[in-house]
Amino acid sequence: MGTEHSPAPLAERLRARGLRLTAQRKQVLAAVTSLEHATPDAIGARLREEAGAGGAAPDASTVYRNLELLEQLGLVWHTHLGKGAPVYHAAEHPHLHVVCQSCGEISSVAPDLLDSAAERLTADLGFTVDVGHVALSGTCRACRERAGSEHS
Amino acid sequence: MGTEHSPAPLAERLRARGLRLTAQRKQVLAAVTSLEHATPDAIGARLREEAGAGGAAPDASTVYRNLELLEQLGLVWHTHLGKGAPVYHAAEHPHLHVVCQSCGEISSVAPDLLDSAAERLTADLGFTVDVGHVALSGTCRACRERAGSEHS
DNA sequence: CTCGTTGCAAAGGATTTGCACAAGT
DNA sequence: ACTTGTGCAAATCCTTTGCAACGAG
Repeated sequence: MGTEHSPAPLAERLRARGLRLTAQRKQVLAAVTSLEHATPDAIGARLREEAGAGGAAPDASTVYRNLELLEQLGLVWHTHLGKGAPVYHAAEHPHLHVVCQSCGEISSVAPDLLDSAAERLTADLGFTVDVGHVALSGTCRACRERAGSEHS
Repeated sequence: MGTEHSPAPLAERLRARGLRLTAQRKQVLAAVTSLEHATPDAIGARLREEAGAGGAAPDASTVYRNLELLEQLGLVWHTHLGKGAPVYHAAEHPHLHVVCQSCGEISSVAPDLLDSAAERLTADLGFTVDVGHVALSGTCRACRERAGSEHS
């Protein structure tokens, strides 16, 4: 891995707004980046692990506040995969999510999957689809086969 | 179109499972059908209105339980449009939802919008998309123009 | 120093669950 | 009668908010 993508856009964007670069903000962004599809809760848990025994992990409220901030800064995105838990992912390269209703398995798919649909919506309704936020529900192959073989 | 779709599939499907046809179940189904994109809360509110003064409306927990049941029976579907509020609609004819992040406006779109995407997912991943549950987020024309004309 | 940030604790809203009583078949 | 369904209240879960102390610039 040679040339890296994002040296420190976080610091820049924060300064541009007169906001401050804190350890917690770096930690939250790092956690979102490493965990692929993380809920705020999962992010908190991860930070707790990293902090280890004596270390102090950011409070849940701080995680929420910073996720919202990072999203405003355009560094992370969130999607609602289903009930109860939005998942966050780094905004680096857009991709959309496919979720299996049965097993909860999440797959990432290239955003061009919806290109034609997006164009049609723009043409018909003037509606711009936000690909990063899209989640498609359905049934994955494994669950489909499982359901087929089960009876009663 | 002469032949009708649903005379009383509710009663049939319930009996087929040895379940009971209650006033509350009819009420909830009726509310979901008449309100287009209703949250459980909105459904409860509607039932309360219909009940009027002395009338007793179903309890919130009953609404939740019956929405889940009706969904299992295949009579209603729900979608997560964003945070905190799944919306239910009658399962009669499938359609997908498009939601504006700015104004919250919900539009219904013909399901064939995603036909090509669905085919591709099936071919690539063996994943079956559930069109009734799909919600696309984005920005509607009105909000897009409004955002464009505003500055600072 | 000054003002944005964090941690803590309490408030809030949305769902779910246990149980005794009421109701459908 | 027998068994499922409902209402009520308590329990959860997820997220937000108020406030005093803390720390970045």
